[in-house]
Amino acid sequence: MSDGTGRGGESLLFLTDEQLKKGIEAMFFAYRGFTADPDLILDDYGYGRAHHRAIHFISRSPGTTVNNLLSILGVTKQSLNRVLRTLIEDGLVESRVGTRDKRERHLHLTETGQILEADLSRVQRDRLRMAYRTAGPEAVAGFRKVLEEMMDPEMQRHFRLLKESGP
Amino acid sequence: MSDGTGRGGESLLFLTDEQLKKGIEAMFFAYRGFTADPDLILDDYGYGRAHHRAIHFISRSPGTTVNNLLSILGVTKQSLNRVLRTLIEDGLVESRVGTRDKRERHLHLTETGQILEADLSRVQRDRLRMAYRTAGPEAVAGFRKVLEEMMDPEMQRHFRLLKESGP
DNA sequence: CTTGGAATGTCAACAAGGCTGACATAAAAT
DNA sequence: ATTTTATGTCAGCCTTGTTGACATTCCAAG
Repeated sequence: MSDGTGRGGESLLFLTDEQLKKGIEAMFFAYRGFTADPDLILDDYGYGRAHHRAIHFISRSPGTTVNNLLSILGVTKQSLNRVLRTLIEDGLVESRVGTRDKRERHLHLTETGQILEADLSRVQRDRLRMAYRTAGPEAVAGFRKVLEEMMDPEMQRHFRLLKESGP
Repeated sequence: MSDGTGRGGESLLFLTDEQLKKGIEAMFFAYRGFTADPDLILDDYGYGRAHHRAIHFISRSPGTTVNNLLSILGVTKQSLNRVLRTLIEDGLVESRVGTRDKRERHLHLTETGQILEADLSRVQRDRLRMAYRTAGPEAVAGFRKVLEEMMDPEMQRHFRLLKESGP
């Protein structure tokens, strides 16, 4: 609908290397802004982005297993384990041995964990909402579309499985 | 112009927390895809993303000073220095003492450095071009607009100073 | 039933690349 | 002449990635 074989496709052929480089730089600078606000909060707790990512995806999929989290985060289980251990020790995450399969650990945020998650999420959503509001709704749709196309296929799969609006 | 008090602003008020979270996750997954291809090349050289960033911005602003690079990259001079030292030792970057101000070092890519830069840039531009093409030109405009709004103001300033199309 | 392999998670050790702090040098600015 | 600025270096720390070794659990084949 927005991109037939007409004007759209053709004008894209005129993308210069420098325009693409500006896109690359936009991603770089924007990602810094994107993480800046949560980083401030995390510092207070002695945590880093790895903790934030774990907390975020546990919050989004309560009861998820370590293995599932691994495939989403794309790190080694040893890396994830270190982060999870501190979160569990600090009482932010609870690890329940699976009932059906006792090898699995199902991860949940504790109440304390939910509070931190809410704080982190709020500042990050605020930044995004502000950017969305200034850019306008059509820009938002384009933003999402390009980002989705930039993902590796396996990440696209994970991404699409996350819920957008209540079930 | 695109976002008065009309339709645009109002529809944005309906953004749910979950829609915003999907935006957050899109940034996370997309950034992984964004860096994946250069990371493969960098591995062959024993380099990391820090090297890539230095190479990229030296290439974009030949003759830039260490201090200018620091403010763009947002790291400490010790961190940057470690990376620059290896790049200079390996003959990818040349550091020329300033003529007007001899305290400054002006950084340039050597021919070897330009070859690596070209390789890194090509795969990253290819990924972006593919995403742009699939998403369509209007999506691209929105993508760029939202990213720009997501940056911290100082980064916006740096971003806008980078050339988009020949001078 | 037992044994062996696969899946899952933990512990240990190492490397990259952030960080701070202290300090040296040289040039520029006052 | 003194201070400030730009840069570089050394030492040491932390986070977060990595690999290797190992324990536990499940399941399936003999």
